[in-house]
Amino acid sequence: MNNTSSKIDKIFTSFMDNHLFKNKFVLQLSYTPETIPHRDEQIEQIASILAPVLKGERTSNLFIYGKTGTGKTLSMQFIRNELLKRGGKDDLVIEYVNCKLKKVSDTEYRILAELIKKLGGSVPATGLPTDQVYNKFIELIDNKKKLIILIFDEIDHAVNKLSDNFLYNLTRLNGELVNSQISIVGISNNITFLDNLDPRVKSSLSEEELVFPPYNALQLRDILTERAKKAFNESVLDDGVIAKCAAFAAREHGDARRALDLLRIAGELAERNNLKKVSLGDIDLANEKIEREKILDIVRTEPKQFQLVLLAIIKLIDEQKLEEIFTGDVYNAYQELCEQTKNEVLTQRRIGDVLSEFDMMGLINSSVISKGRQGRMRKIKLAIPNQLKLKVREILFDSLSL
DNA sequence: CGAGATTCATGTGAAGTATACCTTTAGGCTTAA
DNA sequence: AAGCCTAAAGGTATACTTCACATGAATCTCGTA
Repeated sequence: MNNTSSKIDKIFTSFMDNHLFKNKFVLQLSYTPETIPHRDEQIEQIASILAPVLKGERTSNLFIYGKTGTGKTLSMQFIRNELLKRGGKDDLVIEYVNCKLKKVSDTEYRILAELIKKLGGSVPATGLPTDQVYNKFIELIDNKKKLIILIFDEIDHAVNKLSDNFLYNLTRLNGELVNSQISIVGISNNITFLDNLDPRVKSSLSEEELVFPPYNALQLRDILTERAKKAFNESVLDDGVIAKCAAFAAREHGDARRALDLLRIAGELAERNNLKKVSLGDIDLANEKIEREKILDIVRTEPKQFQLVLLAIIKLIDEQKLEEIFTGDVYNAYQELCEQTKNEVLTQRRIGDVLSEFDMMGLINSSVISKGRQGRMRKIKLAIPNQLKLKVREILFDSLSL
């Protein structure tokens, strides 16, 4: 008893003694730094586009693109704070909605409801016809002179789900407002998003457009250096640690979020192992860990049929000790597996699609080859590293209750 | 021997179907005036 | 009467099926040298 508690004591004290992190929060997503390196140009542009609100004029609608982790959201939040600071009074309203958060705001109704709530009104969670919600919304914002900027983050998600009617209504709203005026800022990481939009919406939504390019390794390094200064204690990072994080993330389309995750997880790993410093090796470990979690997560959340197909592939490759297998083999193995587990068997057509989705997700590598008289098929290789295969199998067995 | 036709096993696209999940609507019930 | 709830009705996205046609190189066919 005493022994255990002293052990635990040891763990805790050594944990407390180990001061790798000064403030881990700085590396978290929700942290908003005071400065945003290498986004000066974009921020200036946004600022000059939105500046008219300070003089009480309506601004152009703005549309922002850029891949994940290029600082779109961050810059926009930054500008929002600055504008609110200067604009002061309640005649300037800037609301931010993330359209991707499921269950909160991914339908027209919910987005409106959320906006109304933020503006101080209230609507029942369900039941009202949409046009009434519109009316309520209009009433709420139009009761006195206001300038309103609505920021829709991850707007592409919403539009896929609820037709572009919503945007059309919003862009047209200005005509119905007597006192107030609305500007819309859309943020999307899908560059092709605008193309399959109603042309009317397209033109009015993208009065101004702005692209956030991916960070390159050097810029990522600056960002990391800055954050690391606040997040870690002095000289706990080995030389080159930051550069390596940056390089890894730059390879993944310059995703700053990824870079920060890498650094944080490397730090956590080092801390857990009671190391005094974060070394280059820890970055590799962190990278593996992220990669691993990603794969396991995909596997875990995949629907049953997908899991069956994946298991069929893994079994085939293991049992036959082959590197590559072909569509037909997979389908047969899959069929057997279905019978064994009493699941219904999908058509070959569908399995073909499942396989190409696996390819997209990076679970397998496949290419279509023709073997002449032996027909045409996908040549399939498993892209899951060997050490992970067991774990993946475990998850599959578990979730298919085998 | 070689050009062109054939063939295989599946890729790929379009269109249709079943299903689950939403939103809308209408009717009925409750509540407060 | 107004407000609220609920069940049915109507809509829509998703997951799948069916049908139809496309592919591309090994193989076959057959005319020709």
